[in-house]
Amino acid sequence: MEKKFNIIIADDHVMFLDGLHAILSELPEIDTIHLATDGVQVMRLLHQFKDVEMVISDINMPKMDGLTLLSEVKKFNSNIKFFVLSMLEDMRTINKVVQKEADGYLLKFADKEELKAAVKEVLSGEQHYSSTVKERYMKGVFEKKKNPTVELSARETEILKLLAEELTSKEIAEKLFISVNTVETHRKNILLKTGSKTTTGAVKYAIENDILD
Amino acid sequence: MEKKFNIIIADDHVMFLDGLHAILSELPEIDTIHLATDGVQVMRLLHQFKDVEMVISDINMPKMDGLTLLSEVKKFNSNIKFFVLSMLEDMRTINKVVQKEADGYLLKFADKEELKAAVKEVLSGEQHYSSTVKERYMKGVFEKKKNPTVELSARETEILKLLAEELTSKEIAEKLFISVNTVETHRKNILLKTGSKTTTGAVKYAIENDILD
DNA sequence: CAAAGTCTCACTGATATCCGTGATTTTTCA
DNA sequence: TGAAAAATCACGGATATCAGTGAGACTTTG
Repeated sequence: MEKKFNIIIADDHVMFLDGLHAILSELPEIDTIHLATDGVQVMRLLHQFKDVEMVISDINMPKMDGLTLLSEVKKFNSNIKFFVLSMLEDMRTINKVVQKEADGYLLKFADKEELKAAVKEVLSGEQHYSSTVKERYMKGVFEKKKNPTVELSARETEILKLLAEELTSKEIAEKLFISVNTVETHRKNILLKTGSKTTTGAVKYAIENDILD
Repeated sequence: MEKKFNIIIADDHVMFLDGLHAILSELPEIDTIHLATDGVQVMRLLHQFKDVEMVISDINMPKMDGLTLLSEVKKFNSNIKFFVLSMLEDMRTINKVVQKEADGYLLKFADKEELKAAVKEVLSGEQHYSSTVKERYMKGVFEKKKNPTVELSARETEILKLLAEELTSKEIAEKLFISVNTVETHRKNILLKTGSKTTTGAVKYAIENDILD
């Protein structure tokens, strides 16, 4: 007799969750499926049901998002498999998921057969990343060597956020109790690092890279 | 014997589509369910199967998006029910869906029971909009009277796009063969209409409202 | 047709941004 | 603990932005 697994699935779109439930119920290797609509619920379920071996989760969720949840779950018990199921396929997200060592990452564009196969693989101890994700990641690793990884410092990010709220250098200086000159210096560095000519460009960069709230 | 309906469901996330299929299969009033992953496919199916009475569709789809599809379907045969199922709940989208007279609009946050109830309602000839959508729409109608509907003109939009690309007024003037003064006037009007103090704010507005490409 | 809206242009002045360049002091972390 | 990174500050000058005001030409639409 084959071992049967207990899992948790999480997604804030209840409808998607229901659909996922229906699909995964067809898998004979799965026993109990717990449902959650946010990360906090997942953690609660993990504490309650010690026999859960796998979490399948979305990234965009209220209360505790999927990436934070991934860290929390691995901290709680690193043997628990974590499978990410998301619509996000941007470099930033992919990098984070890989770095945090998720056991799998499938985009929601995949069909149910691919999902079932992937889940089975992960349950058996292997990893499963969708081909799109793998390609992007490799491309990212490759391109990172040319692009000296534009990383803004904490202070720069803070100032960029205020700039996005239409504050002037003077206003920012007053708000942060620093000199206008300092703010201007930070601005210059922000433009340099983001490769923009204007504040507008830097803010666009911030939005596209999810730096703002 | 009750009449049974044939429907088409469309969503580019195949996994979601499969889940939806599973859920709707539980409804006794539904006969055949055709699947599609973009608007073009839906139109093809409609031409092929003349007995389809309802289309349930997402908004974000490749090739032909849900809103265009809604118009196309109603043009093809206005008796066909069109039910929108989307994650989008911003004012802009809601307004468009209502204006194009969809028969229903449910957010993906709804659960399967709500979905089944809504689909039944629409099949019986009624409308079904989720309460969130209804509230937002009413709020929009209400607020529109204060805010004289911020609509940018074609020229303003064109200039805003160039501003987002970090062009200066002078550069824009040269590109469009008009005076710098004119560009400046447009900028002022853009700031006025978008309610921003800076170009940065206007560009943020543009991004949030999907005005840019 | 007339009103409304859009697109065009001009001028002034206050203020903000961007560029270049250089320097000191904390903080971080290997 | 010592080098690297980050945060702080300064000054000058060229240029751009924003605000206010006014106005003529063209297009759309009730």
